[in-house]
Amino acid sequence: MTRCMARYNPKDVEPHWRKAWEEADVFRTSNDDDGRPKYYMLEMFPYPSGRIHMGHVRNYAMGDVVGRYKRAQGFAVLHPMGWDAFGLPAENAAMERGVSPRAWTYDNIAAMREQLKALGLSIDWSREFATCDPEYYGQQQRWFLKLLQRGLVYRKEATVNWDPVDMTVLANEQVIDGKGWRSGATVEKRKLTQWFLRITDYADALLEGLTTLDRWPDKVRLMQENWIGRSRGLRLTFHYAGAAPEDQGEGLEVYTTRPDTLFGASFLAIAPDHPLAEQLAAADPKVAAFVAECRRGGTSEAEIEGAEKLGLDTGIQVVHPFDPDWRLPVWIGNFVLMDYGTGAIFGCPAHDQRDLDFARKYGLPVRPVVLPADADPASFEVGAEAYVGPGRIFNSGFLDGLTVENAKSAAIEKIEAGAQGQGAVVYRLRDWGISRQRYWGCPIPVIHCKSCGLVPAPDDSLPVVLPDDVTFDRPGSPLLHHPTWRLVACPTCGGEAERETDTLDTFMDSSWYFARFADPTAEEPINKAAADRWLPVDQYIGGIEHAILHLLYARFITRALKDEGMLSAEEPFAGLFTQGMVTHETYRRQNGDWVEPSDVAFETEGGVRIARLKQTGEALTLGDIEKMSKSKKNVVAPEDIFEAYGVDAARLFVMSDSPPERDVQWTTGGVEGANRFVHRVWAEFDSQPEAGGQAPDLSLADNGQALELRRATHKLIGWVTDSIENFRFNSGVARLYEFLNILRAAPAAGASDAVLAARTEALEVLARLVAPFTPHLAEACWQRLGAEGMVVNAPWPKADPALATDSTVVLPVQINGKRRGEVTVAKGTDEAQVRALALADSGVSVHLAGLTVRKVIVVQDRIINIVAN
RNA sequence: GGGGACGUGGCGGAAUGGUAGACGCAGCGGACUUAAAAUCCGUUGGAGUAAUCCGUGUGGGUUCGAGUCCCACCGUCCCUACCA
Repeated sequence: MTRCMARYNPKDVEPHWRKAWEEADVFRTSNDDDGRPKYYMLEMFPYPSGRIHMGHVRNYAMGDVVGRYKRAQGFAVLHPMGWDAFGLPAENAAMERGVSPRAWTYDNIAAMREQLKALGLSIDWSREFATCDPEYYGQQQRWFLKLLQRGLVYRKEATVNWDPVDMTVLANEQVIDGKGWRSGATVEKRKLTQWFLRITDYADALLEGLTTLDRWPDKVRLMQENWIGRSRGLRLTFHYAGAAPEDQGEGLEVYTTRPDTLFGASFLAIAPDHPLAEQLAAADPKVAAFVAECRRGGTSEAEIEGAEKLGLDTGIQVVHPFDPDWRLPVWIGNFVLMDYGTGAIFGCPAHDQRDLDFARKYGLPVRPVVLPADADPASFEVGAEAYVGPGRIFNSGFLDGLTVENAKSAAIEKIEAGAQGQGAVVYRLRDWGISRQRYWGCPIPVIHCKSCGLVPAPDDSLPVVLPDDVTFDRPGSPLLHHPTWRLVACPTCGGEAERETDTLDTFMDSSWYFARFADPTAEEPINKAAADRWLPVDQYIGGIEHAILHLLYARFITRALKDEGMLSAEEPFAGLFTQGMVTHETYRRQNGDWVEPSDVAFETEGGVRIARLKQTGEALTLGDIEKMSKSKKNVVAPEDIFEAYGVDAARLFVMSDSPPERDVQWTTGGVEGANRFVHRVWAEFDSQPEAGGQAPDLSLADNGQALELRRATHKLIGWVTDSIENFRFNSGVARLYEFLNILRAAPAAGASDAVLAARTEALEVLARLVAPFTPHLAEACWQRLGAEGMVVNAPWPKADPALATDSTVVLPVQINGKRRGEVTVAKGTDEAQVRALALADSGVSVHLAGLTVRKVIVVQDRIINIVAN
């Protein structure tokens, strides 16, 4: 009997199944080994800004597809969720609206938790935590002190990037184009005592580790490699000619990767903040003025103003290492960086563009020493462009005639023999500055005592908890302003002492959360047995914007904690996928104001789409397709979409329209298409006569339409499986759509028993294949079939190879590469037969009239190409 | 300046070196409706009545065969940047 068709209503169905999953507690994951292989599925945890956006929907939908699929494949899946909850926005809210950062953050978490739960994600919510929970950051303080003990943490006075608006120090990575990554304010240089982590100790390990990450995008590995920036070269000292400046040693140490060009040297340059420059500045107002000018430009303006090179001749001269009579001037150059290499360089203008620009500006000699293969040594000159290519060394004494590579080795050997320097490896990577002069972060658990110095907070005093009674009425850290918080007795001598008021960079919080998820209530930071069961994360998903910062820091901390014996994994993330953004078309009024999508009405005139303002009918300009942002007013709120179409349609659309690594453009038409699919799928299940859980008699369905449907069903299994395995969700969804069309062409109404049997099988497979994408719909369909239990617990379907492969193939027949006909043959038909059939084909013979067949290429089960003229 | 990715219908995009344009959107025609929406059916790269021809940024090359591989160029986007 057929039930009456009822339109699928996600508003009833979706909450019902979410409740059913929750009541059955299906997503709770045990740490006990139950014999199933483990799979750790993790998406980058969200910052609790207050509400989820479409980017979250896409990110978590992807993870959920993989998680549910792996579950069905028989894996024990760990799929947790938490909150990256420290950070500036909470303090900004406190300043702007007078709310407490804590209350603001936890309110946001509560709101976003509800929204994420509405997505129907297969999350084990019992493991949830926020990084601002004292239970979490107290454990972070615990391992921080272990790293301090190991010497991985240190303090130093450093020139730091100071954000004058946010009143905080920024890491190099947080300075973008000389601006603070959050405030956008021009960053200044300041000297402060800061806390650092010795990430550079791990530079080589982090570099080598990249080669083991074969399930990471090449792009991300390359970005990290460049960021670490290992280079091999030579450190050498140029001795001062005449009296050495006081306290500056025998000479100036420089670093170079081009020791082969030493004979092309025409000057040395030191950074404006080089000790020698500072000493000279103290004695000479002219130098002081120049140094001040360089500093004013800072790291920021240099680029904007086209990197104008500035220099000042100090009057000091040094001796060339290969020629005691050769003197080189020492300049101060604004383009020399104190924190790379030694803060001093030798300039070889002929073979370095930057040195050439400098030499041309200040009239310094340009002396070529590398000769391109086809150049004449007598006439070769360097004009406006430095020659940086390969060649033979000339004008260079003992290096003459050598290749660039051989000359490098020879020069290093000679310098080392003369004890003037040695070969060296230098990294671009700097140590990680981790202290922030902020309130809403993890307090650094250290006490400053006048007599004992730095004293770690005793273990039984952890966590060092942030005080709640703070004020934000002045710039700077509220912890510093707090009347009592920082006043403590020294744990060692009992005298008066003060707490450290700096807090940790929030990237510290996100550098180990994946390990804490293994056992979020453990008494120690990481339950080693649990972490060893789950780590590494098998599949990590997040935005490409974290390619360097977060992913490098997490790799570093994982190694540091491993060396501390706290876990066994060397790398935290075995597989990484970086998904694209969600974009939307933009709309502008004639006066340039942006208009929200919900205020736009569309019509078509002569096939051209026209946008109008709903209220007034004013014609709007269609703008670019851009990342959803409030400023462009092109944001679509997930909750509005859930309300209009249901969660499944929204999930399905973000998975369907573009490859997951690329941006997806949100369109109303697109989500409506996904919505149509949802309803059509339900209609197919709803129109199928109830089988009462009886297995279909598939022996009936061995020919005709029924067999075709069965073949399509079994092929579909393979396609959808591959699409999920290979992160090609859009193709998988397209196959599901295609299959629905086939199913609709064999409707239940008036169907034979054979077709009905094939349909029952098809529906039973379909419910399981759509389950990762549209889990609520899948449960409703599963129940409608009368199948046992919930589809969330059903195993992934297996394809019958006999049905998934065709017994016959249609072979196109080409003549000179153009398709002229086709022949249908049994799979595996041999070449001679295929050839005969092809040549006999009427469509083919017409085109062969008047031509001589020169060659017939037969690719078995694929194609025939006849070469004729 | 350095590094990377990409370029296919009106749009998003499919295509192990083997029938280019799957699937979806938009469009067009029709059914249902008093009407609209929704739904359903059909159609849809371009030119041509048709046979057929032309088509994957441009120009070469390899191959029986190229969207796919190689070389050069044009264009777009992203990352990074005075790194010695």
